Amino acid sequence: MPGTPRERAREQTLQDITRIGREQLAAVGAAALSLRAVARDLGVVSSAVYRYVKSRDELLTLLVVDGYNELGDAAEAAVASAAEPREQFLALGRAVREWALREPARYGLLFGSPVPGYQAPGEQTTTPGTRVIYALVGIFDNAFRAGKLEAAAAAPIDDELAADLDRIRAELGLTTPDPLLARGVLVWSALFGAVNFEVFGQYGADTFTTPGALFEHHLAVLAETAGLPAA
Amino acid sequence: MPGTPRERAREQTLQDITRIGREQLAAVGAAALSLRAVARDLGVVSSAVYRYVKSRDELLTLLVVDGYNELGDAAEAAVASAAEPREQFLALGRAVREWALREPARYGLLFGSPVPGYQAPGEQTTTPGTRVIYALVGIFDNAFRAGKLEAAAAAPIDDELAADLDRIRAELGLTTPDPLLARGVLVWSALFGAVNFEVFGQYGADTFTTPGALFEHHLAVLAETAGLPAA
DNA sequence: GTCTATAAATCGATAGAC
DNA sequence: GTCTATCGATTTATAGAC
Repeated sequence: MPGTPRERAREQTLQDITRIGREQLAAVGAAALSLRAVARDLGVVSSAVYRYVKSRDELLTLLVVDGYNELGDAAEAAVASAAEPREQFLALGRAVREWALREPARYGLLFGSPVPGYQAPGEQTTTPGTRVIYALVGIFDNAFRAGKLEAAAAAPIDDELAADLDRIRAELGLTTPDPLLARGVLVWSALFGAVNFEVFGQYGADTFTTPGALFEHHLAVLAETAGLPAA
Repeated sequence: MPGTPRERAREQTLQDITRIGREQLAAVGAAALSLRAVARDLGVVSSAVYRYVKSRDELLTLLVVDGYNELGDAAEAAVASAAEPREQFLALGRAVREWALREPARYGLLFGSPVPGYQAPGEQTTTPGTRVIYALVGIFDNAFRAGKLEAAAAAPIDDELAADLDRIRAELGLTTPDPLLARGVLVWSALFGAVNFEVFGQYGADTFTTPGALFEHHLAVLAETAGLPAA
């Protein structure tokens, strides 16, 4: 606990504001998030909150960063919990799904429709926002270096796509060749597609009685798609 | 144009309300949708709109049904535009993406985070909401009957998942066996996952300079996953 | 079916006293 | 850093005249 008592008190209040913001988010949604309501729940008059948070948008940014970091923690812990690449991928997928089901409102803030009128400030949200995809390509790249990533069947890769992939590979210091890297991106979006459908209720109310079993199937196929078939 | 002049006028006004609702949706989002604002744009006082639409939720339902139907039209037209199953799948995928990019707000209403406090009435939204997935499994089932769907490599299918798949197969009158049917569901959610990422801006601002090329790659891999490899 | 008028709320953001 | 007070706006939904 560093800092002066004053700083600690301020930090505590900011955490309270974030916690109440999460509750608001779950109750009324991102678009209806209101600093006044936060102030009410905090037991304080509305103008007092402006000493901590400049605007409604800044509160949203607080919640976005908070959510990305909690999800990033869960994803990285999942990867660390397994030794083999395929198991790491499965663990990451399960961790993402479990967090999303536990925190549907926060998940929706991160991966659902954009909040109208809100533009996330890249300086603050980009780094936490990339943790899951970095963890994912990390699994694939380590597997490739270890000779454990199966070569991908050829799917056409346009020249402009190849150029993008080259840049990404250089920026992240990767070694994975184009076909596998492109498949990694697909698997990434497909993983979140499956989670979206479940969290946002796209499957009918009782189409799948055990959505977890469906998800496990999907994960197994996606692992294969990424180049990590079952042993 | 059936009906009395009075009924036609009423129908016209309802269409105007829907159109203005779409504009509102794009401008302020589903959560901030307001009957008053619709009335203003319609050039009428707020209470007058209540003669046409009972509540804000009913306006939302109007927009949901409207969106599902427009997307369903596009998907079905795409399928009808091609003869071979693989081409039908590619056309459907492109049609979904193009509609989503053209109508991001309406797409978000259908496939993004749920609107807080709004529960879609199943009686009105279920049928239009199933048109895309019905078109998709229709492609796969016709291909299977024609002997054009390649057998899927085995991914474990849990007993409870198998029971769900049996029920779905019976309800829709399908013949596709479990492994291919399960992969069809994955491909469905993966397709929308890829579209979500692009429409909702999950790829960084300039990570992929030609997102269309990335999407084409994804479609090709997904076709293969579904059992429709390139010739 | 459209109008006026109204009730009872909500909100963001700020100025200025203490 | 919290308070009072305020500006200027928003909304849903209804009652009742025409």
